[in-house]
Amino acid sequence: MVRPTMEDVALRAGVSRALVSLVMRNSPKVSDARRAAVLKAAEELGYSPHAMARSLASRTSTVLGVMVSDLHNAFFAEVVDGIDEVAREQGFDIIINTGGRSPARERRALESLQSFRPAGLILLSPVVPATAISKAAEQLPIVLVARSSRVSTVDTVNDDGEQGARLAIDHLVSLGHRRIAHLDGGEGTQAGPRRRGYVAAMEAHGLTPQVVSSEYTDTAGARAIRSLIESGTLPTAILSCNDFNAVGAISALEDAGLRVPADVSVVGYDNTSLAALRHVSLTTIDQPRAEFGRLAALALLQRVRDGRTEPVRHLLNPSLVVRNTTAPPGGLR
Amino acid sequence: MVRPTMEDVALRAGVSRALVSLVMRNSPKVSDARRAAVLKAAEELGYSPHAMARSLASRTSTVLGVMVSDLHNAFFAEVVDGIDEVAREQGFDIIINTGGRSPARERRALESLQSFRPAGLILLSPVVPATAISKAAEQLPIVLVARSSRVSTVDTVNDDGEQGARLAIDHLVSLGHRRIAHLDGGEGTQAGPRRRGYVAAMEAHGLTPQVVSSEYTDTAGARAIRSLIESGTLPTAILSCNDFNAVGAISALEDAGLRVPADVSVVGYDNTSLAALRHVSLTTIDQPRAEFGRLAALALLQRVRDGRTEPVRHLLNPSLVVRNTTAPPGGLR
DNA sequence: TCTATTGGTTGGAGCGCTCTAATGCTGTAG
DNA sequence: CTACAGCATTAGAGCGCTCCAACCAATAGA
Repeated sequence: MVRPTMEDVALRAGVSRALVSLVMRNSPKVSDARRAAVLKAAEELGYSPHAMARSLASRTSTVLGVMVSDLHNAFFAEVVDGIDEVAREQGFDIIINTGGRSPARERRALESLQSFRPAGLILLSPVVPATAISKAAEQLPIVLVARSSRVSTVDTVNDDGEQGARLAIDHLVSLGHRRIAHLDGGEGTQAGPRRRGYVAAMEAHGLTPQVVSSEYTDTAGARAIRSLIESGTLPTAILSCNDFNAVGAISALEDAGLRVPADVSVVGYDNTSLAALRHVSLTTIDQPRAEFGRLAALALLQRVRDGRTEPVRHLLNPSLVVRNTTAPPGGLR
Repeated sequence: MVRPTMEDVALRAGVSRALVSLVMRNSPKVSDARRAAVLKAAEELGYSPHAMARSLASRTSTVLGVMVSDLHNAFFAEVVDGIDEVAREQGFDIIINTGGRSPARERRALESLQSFRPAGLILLSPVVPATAISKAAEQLPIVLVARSSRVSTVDTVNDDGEQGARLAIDHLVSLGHRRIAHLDGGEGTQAGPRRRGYVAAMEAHGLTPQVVSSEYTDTAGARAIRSLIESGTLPTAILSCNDFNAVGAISALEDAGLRVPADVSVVGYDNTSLAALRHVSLTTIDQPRAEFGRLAALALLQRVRDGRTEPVRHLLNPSLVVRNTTAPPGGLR
């Protein structure tokens, strides 16, 4: 249960520790004979370099820290995939920590990640206050995904929520809908842009916006629908703030004896795996999640290796995914 | 962008580096005056200890490595929650890496985690060959979750899949069902125990098992149902290998004009968040996921701190969660 | 023949920390 | 007044590695 060190390998191969170091770092200035001997000794001993000692000595790091605010959300998994892809091909490793959507726990995760002195940090939809982020940004490069920031030392990658909402409204209007309500995400991340995009798109079509206060959960979506039905203001189409909300809305509509999409059309947002289930088959707005991750990793590496200092702001285009919850209006009146 | 060191703090507080070290480790043998001075200096400089240098010097680690085979699966998120909870209260940090369900990538993740020389490793449903695991186990303590192993240096935490299947069958039989098919998970993890439990439970009730080959996806579940309908062997109840499969089964049943649960009852397995959605409201088998994580972390810490060497095998009891996809038979003859 | 040059190799310092042993400093007993 | 605890504090070595300067052939140039 004790790991061999570089010294052990050097001894066994009959060379100096420095030479082993060169071999481990693939230096070209090592003779083939010695290289082979070192690799053989390393293999026999089951040696692999000690990343921490290495980064301590070299005062550099090949590690990118990733803070995932909510591991339960598959959205982030795809972003991590994108980060991982880029990091790996550039010779970097990633370590992940999670904040569990709690500022306190997230702060702890941030500290834990920083204690490894990574080359940089990618924060996926963090909930800690902006001051905590800008403070961390004094010590190392930081990229924010799905959260905007005006701090000039911080890069950001976001989707264009306004455009996403516009895509949804354009789709519904082109189907013939004129009364379209938005179930709003309240304080949630990105709820603002989506709401603004909805209002702007409605007005652009000469229609009256109808914003219903709701949240990013299926029960909230259902509740919003019930209140619309009770008040007799149910429109012919719904744009939900996200997919969970949309699924809740659908189930409340069905409970009320209405058919989706014959009576009411519903559009979600995020294109989660839930939306793709055939049982749900939700028309929704897709965000290029893996691309988020790739761009975030690239932005970080630009700061780390190329010494870029001006902030980068990526705003990616979402796209519409049409499935089976939207159709021309008709059933209702 | 340069982090202060212990030396800097010592200088500013007018004490030695060793004293700062003692303060940082909450040693009781420091006078209150000095402690306050050190903490003040550290605060002013924005100092926090360098975890790698610390673990290098102390030859110990307060880090637990966690390999998550699939970040997309929320199942693991809850296990991580459990690990995190125990680790934190015992003063350990966790770092996560992901294998993306690919043996090659997983092996890389394993190496990356090991290069940080963590105190131990928890592998969540790994797909690497057993030899890779036992080789790693020579270097540090390892706990396997949702994967069994006979390696004596490795601890395991699993759910009792046979018992879970039995719970489901007992429930369906008590509702009056006698023709119950199992949509099998094939090669998937834990598919074996679930299938065996199904067969055993059916036979215990004097019923004839009907195992239908399927997979852990919703499309596979739908396909299996269509084949049952075509062959005219559709039973009155279905036990799916997992929740996704069950949701696919339900949608295929509804497509065929059958009502769930009036005509056919369906039980899933895993109690994912999907099952809890009101639109789905699936009767399913719950695994104590957070408990998996807690037990895994405890097992690891026992090896790390208490020097335990005999392997531990946890087999946890699943439980039945009744929702709205099961009812007495009736609709169908 | 002597000096450069080159490519391979090595010793030693040092990264930021912990740990051990030694130090200085009270205060109390002999 | 010395002796000796007992406590707070510190110097210094060392963790596993990288990096630099030095070194050592062996070859090339003068």
